[in-house]
Amino acid sequence: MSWSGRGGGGERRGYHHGNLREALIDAALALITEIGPAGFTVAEAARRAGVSPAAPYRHFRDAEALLAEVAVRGFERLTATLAAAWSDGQPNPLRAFEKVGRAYLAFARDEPAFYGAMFETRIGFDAYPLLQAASDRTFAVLREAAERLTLTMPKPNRPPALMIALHVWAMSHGVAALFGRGDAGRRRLPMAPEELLEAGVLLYLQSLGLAGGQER
Amino acid sequence: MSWSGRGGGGERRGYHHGNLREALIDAALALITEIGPAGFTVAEAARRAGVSPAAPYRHFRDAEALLAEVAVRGFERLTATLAAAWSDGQPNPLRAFEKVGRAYLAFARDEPAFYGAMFETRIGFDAYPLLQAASDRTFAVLREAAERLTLTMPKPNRPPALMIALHVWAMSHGVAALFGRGDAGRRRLPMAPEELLEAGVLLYLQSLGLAGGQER
DNA sequence: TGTACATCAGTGAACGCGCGTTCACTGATGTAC
DNA sequence: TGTACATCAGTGAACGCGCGTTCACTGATGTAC
Repeated sequence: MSWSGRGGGGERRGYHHGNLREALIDAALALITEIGPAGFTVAEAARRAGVSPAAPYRHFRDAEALLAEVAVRGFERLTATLAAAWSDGQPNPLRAFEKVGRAYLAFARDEPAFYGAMFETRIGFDAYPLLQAASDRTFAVLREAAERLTLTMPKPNRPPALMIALHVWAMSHGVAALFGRGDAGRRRLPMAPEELLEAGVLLYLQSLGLAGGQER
Repeated sequence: MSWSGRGGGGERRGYHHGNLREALIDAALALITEIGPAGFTVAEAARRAGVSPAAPYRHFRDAEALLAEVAVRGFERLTATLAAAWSDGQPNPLRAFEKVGRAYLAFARDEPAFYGAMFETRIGFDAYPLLQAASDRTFAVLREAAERLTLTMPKPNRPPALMIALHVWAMSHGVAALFGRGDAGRRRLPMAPEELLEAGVLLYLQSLGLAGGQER
């Protein structure tokens, strides 16, 4: 689980909780981890935060809004994780790009609750502009990395960075969703998901002239 | 929606329904279409089938078993769809392979209820061997197609067909899940999902020497 | 062709449950003066 | 430094609801003879 730094946990201080908003988000994450996104309920989250069932409504309009907030936090973390992995293209764009892929998969595996709230929930982006924006920022990291990667090529041959980013995202999400999850629904795989993804992305990039020759 | 051929619909014949099992599956599909996999309930499915809430339990052990059956049917249909698209590798393996990709995406778009039951549900394969088997059969079509595709290459250069099948499945599912769904959670895309997938798969195959040269 | 009987797919009432949300309320906190 | 008051984050009881599942039952069907 991921206890938010500044005191999500149980230290009630009396009548006022002190940090209920964060505590509810943590409780929701724990619930999603244990029983999946569909298993989350406001009542149980309140119970775990040590608070009456009406209290959450001081902080969130309704159950969906709480879930949306969890998803927003998830995108923020994923954005930070991917940006750190990219590390401004060091040591070189290709290696950095591979690290981004691995980081994506690691996030899906290590934070299944966040990942579930972000992708297995049917929250409409339209109703939550902040969610839309957070998702866009995550994608922007991927896109920026793809852009930088294409800059290693002479101009006339450069493939469109947007397309690359979309393809890589799709394959990453596909591998994560089909093979990289911790829950019972996952499929058996004769190799680590990371290897599968890395090989796939590498082959794809080779075709665009963005990754080394024919060393397969 | 997909009304099963032999009378899923409403023609009750009196005390005995006649085809309740199929009617319940159809009702479940309709529910999933309308409100997503989490919105399915046994009680509502029974109501729509025009039957008392206890009746479904004559045909399914519990709610999850009904859902699992829907997923099995979905895999069976997807298997048939993909096999038809592959059409034994006609007119040639590469073209046929592309058709399989398009068919996969079309299935995800046109049968979101089936797709949801198959992939957005947390049913453990272990508890439902028939589900596992049905899923395996679907993948076998992809794998067989990949195998045939590699046979077009001289032996020493042939890439592993299993790997290809896994990569293509991952990208297909990724595109379908992120961009190809009809519900509100989908992201905007500057092109058709089909085009995105086709381009991605083509580039990937080019890198393996399985698709035509540099016509990009 | 007719009848007794086994089988089985339905009924309908009931159970216990937990949920989302609202309401009038109250205790704690912090600010103006 | 002290007090009145506004604000706000909680309470707890209650509502109506629909769900999954079980139970003893009954009506329809088909089969043996």
